[in-house]
Amino acid sequence: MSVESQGAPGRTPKRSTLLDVARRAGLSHQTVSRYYRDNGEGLKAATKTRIESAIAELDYRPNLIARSMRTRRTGRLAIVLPGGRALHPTEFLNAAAELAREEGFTVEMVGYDGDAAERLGRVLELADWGQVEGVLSISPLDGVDRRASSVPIVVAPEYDDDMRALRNLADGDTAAEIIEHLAGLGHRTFLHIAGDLRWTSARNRRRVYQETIDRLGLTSYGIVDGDWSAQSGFDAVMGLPVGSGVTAIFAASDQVAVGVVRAAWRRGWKVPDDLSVWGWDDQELSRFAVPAISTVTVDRELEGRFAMRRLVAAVRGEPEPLEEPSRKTVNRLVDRESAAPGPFAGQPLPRRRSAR
Amino acid sequence: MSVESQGAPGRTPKRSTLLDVARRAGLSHQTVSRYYRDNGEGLKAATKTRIESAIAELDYRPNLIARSMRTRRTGRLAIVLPGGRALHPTEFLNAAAELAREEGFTVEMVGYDGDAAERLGRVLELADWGQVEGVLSISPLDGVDRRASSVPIVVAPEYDDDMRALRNLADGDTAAEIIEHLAGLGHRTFLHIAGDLRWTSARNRRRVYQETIDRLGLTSYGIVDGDWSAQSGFDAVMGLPVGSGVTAIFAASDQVAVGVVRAAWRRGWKVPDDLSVWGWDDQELSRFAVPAISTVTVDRELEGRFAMRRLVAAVRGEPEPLEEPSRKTVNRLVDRESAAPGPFAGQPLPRRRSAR
DNA sequence: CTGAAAGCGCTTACAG
DNA sequence: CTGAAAGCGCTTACAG
Repeated sequence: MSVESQGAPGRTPKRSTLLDVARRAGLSHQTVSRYYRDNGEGLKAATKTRIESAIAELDYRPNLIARSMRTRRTGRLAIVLPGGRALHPTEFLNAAAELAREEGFTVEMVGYDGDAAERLGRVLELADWGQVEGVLSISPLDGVDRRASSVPIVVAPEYDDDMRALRNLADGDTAAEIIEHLAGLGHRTFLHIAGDLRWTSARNRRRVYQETIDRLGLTSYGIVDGDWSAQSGFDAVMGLPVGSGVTAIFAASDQVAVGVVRAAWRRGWKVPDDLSVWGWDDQELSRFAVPAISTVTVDRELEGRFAMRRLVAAVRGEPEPLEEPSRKTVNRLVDRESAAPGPFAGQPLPRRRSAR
Repeated sequence: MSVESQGAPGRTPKRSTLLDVARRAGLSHQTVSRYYRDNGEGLKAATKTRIESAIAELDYRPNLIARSMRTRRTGRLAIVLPGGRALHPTEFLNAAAELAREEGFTVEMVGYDGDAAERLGRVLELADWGQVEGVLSISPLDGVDRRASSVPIVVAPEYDDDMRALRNLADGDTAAEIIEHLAGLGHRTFLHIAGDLRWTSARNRRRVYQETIDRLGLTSYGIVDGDWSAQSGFDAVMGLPVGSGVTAIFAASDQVAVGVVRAAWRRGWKVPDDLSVWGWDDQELSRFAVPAISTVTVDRELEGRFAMRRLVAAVRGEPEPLEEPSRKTVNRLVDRESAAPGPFAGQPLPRRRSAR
């Protein structure tokens, strides 16, 4: 703890420079610079060797700040973190950071506190100050005119309305699948507990829920706006009048579903016997809850990589990348224990309008 | 979507420099630089005004890269993200990033993949390349000789053995409190399902569990090493022989506790009637699970701020900061529904050795 | 395949 | 209170 003079007394005080390496190798510093640029490609083998040993002897590492200054590229991207009740973004973040690294970028984190305007201000500031070459937001960026920014801003699909053509449609498909499945099981009267509507995914699931109800001639007792929390699921069910007729609930997330299950228990309703519940996310708790929550698996890692891939492409001026090949496997219904046949099991649907 | 020529055709292509501002204000660029350094303090009011309007007219913002190059300070700190089954670090991260920002630092994120050695390598690389002035790790950094690094490395308490004097002791106290409480309820035979032992907090809870069992003359049926997952809790209980005598389980986390509850249900044991379970973390699911999990609340935001505060102090060469004043409120037992009186309720403990 | 020159945008002594 | 000079460590044309 207090023994100090073990190794060098504080490490070499001064770092070597490119010029030091050049001198030691008996070359000009440009040649060494070139070594880094082309990874030793166009150099004579002997030159390359000399440079490499000089680097090793001096324990040299390029000063990236100086490089940035000269190239006017920072190689840095910013990620705007979500605040509030975020859907555990760890896997997403790790995957995004990893892809960035693979592509030679470094990732900066911007914490989110305060309101949308404040957050926006900070993002644009980062971009304007020449700190970062692009921004990936894992928060809704309401009202941000992304074209007004000097660098590309990509908003993760969960939060982005412009992504309707990609992920959001996929989301929608899955929401429709859930209702269809539940209807096939014999349920006719539904309730949807939505997520925080600032999230695109919440708006989407809500919209598709209603569309599917209409399309299949089912009944929606209603839609309760929530915030992804178990509390919101709990409150929604506690507030359900006796005789509402609801036999199936589509919860916007597993977290919400857990709240639903507890409220049902409190009201003496058995899940799934009296009430079927479907969640979304496939959190680990879904498998171990009693009853285990029927849900939707999502691949957050894939999402993270893809979001970052879009940003990298934008920064490089490349065309928007296609979705990952395995995209279709991202959202998948997982039927566990919280959904069971409903009162109209075995009977045909009231009407089934062909999907357009 | 395709209407483009709304504002400027692509924004001003070239950013103004300090020199531009100086020229426009009719001053030398040093004076403008000074304006930024002292925030206009030592300047004539007229000069200051001239500078300020020039800045406004030119929409000037200092180039932070150039500044870093000159000052040899980057103002950047790195956070090493946890991989695997992390304990939802969002609040922690946001709080840490926020404190860093308040202190004038910017925060870089390093994704974690691969093993400890790889991760370590990347951290040291970041530091050595002069990219960051300090590193905060939210992962265990096994085997890292932090003194060998050219910049301060702080490991979040959850993962840091050197923090024994601070958080870990608090952790220990809380673990002891749980066992004492359960013993007071009439339990005598316990099982502990530990977290991933790479985490200091897992090792600590484990150690204090055993110490407390011994001190109070209780019986530990055993300790099962886990990984913070519900699965590990589930497996531990499924593997428990009939007649083990265990009536209370101390799970390393709520997640583990959920797995325990499900396994108990599968084996036909009622929680808490046949088996008491105590978790740790106070995740939202703890309140809404059936039964609600008795647990320990932790303040991850406070932890995040404190960890970053330690790093900032280290970077500035200031003494290690004291813990937050409200530290005592960080860990608090929350008794919910998963623990109930045991077979020896009302009877005195076998022996109670005075705590030293 | 390698070297001499210029400069990225700023700050820090040093004068006055 | 303000200005002229030097330089942080690198890369990018431009020669040879």
